Amino acid sequence: MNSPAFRDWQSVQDEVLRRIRTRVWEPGAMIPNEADLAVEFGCARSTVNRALRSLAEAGWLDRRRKAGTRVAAQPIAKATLSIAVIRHEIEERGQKYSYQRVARTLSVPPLDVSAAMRMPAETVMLYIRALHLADDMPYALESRWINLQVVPGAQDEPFQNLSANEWLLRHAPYSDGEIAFSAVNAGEDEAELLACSEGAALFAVDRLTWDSDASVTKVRFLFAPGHQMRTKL
Amino acid sequence: MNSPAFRDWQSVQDEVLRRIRTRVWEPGAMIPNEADLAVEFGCARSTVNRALRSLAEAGWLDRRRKAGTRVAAQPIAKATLSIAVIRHEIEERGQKYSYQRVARTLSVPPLDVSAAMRMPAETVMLYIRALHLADDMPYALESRWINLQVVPGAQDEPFQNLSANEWLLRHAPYSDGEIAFSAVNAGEDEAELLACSEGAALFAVDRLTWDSDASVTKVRFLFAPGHQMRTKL
DNA sequence: AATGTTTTTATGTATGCACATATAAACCTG
DNA sequence: CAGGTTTATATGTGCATACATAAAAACATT
Repeated sequence: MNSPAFRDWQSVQDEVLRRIRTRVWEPGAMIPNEADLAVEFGCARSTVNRALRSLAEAGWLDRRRKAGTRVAAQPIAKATLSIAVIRHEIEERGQKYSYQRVARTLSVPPLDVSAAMRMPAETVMLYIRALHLADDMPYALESRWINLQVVPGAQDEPFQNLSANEWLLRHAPYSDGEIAFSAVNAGEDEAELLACSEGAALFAVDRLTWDSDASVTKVRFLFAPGHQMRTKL
Repeated sequence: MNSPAFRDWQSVQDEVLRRIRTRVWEPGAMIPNEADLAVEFGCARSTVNRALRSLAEAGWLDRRRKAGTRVAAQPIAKATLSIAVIRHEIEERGQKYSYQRVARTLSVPPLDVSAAMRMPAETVMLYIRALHLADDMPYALESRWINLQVVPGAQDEPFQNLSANEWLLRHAPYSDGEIAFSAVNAGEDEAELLACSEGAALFAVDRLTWDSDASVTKVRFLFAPGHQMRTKL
């Protein structure tokens, strides 16, 4: 039946994936246990384990102790987007990157911002607005609130030539966070900065980052019309 | 120094992550090799390997044979979006799901569609347009082209009560594909179907799926205004 | 100094074994 | 038969060992 012999976990993975795709093993169906597969493939159980674990992480399989392994009823529910630093994103496409600070103020953020960052309403924060350009065309508009209680050093930074994005990467503690994607209509000033018409549909990325309990920064990137985020499935 | 002793790979991972976050190991810096860490943590090298490999997959570390392991200079934030079947997405939020077919025709798709699907321009395909509703409010508009040469069975399906989305999951071969996210302004008919104003910014998800060389289906989901896709970072 | 060759080394992975753990299924027990 | 307890089992993980492999570093050669 299986002459080729599967010596490494990747070839096992390929074979299992082939069986799933061709429906030798149907959606929702159980597949043989690791020990049996190891015998069939002529390799160690740990090799099969590696292959199946990897497929489970990718969403092709559902695994539970004792219950066994089954083909996911609903395949690939996972799209992994890599959110790069905008400068890299642009440079990788062979375009010239440039940066332009639009505003820098110390002020009290709107209520929804301070609430999202879980800070008292009257807290003064640093607000930075800047434009990222690709080949001198507006690419993305960054609007950011920085919590000076967490990153006091930011107060001394002009962010004139270096984006807050990159400065924070280097100086703020690494942290977890949330990210949200949505679509919004361009407001008057946004339209002007991004050189598009008012009301144009813009792709928006909102990021909120935390250092343990304290919110570090809240940022919104508005991308110029037509922007796409793509990924292999 | 390290009394706790790290016995399992998750605790090793936690400790390494802690050192990255607190900048004991700075962005871009090399970290000790697996063997040394194994000694320090009092565990086997394979355990350290498991932890570091996992962190590398998550984007925190860059690893290269012989060169060693370094902290990612720029942690590529990998946002893993789970693209669920829309019905599940709605039901999970405790809302009532309903489905409404808007159109079903056999016709020749626009040139950009047949081109993207790599099919001859004159190929007749099945076009389905349908509305997904949450608590009877428009939630998403699905517009889909189905390649009947790959899934001939679709021709006999009315898609009156069962969405093409779910039918294809059950009947089309599993496959790879691409997914793209963008923002578009609502057109006249789209606005009417989604009960929003014309020109409103809509979140768009375009998916193109393949079975080896043949394109199975191309679909665009337009979500009602305000829709967000969120994920932990 | 430019080029090609060898060595060294850190990660990558396969294996056999042991034990941990979740949990489905079988077995009570009232 | 409902409810609780035990058992069996598939996955999950750790470890020691061995070897594979990529690529940096050292070395040799022209």
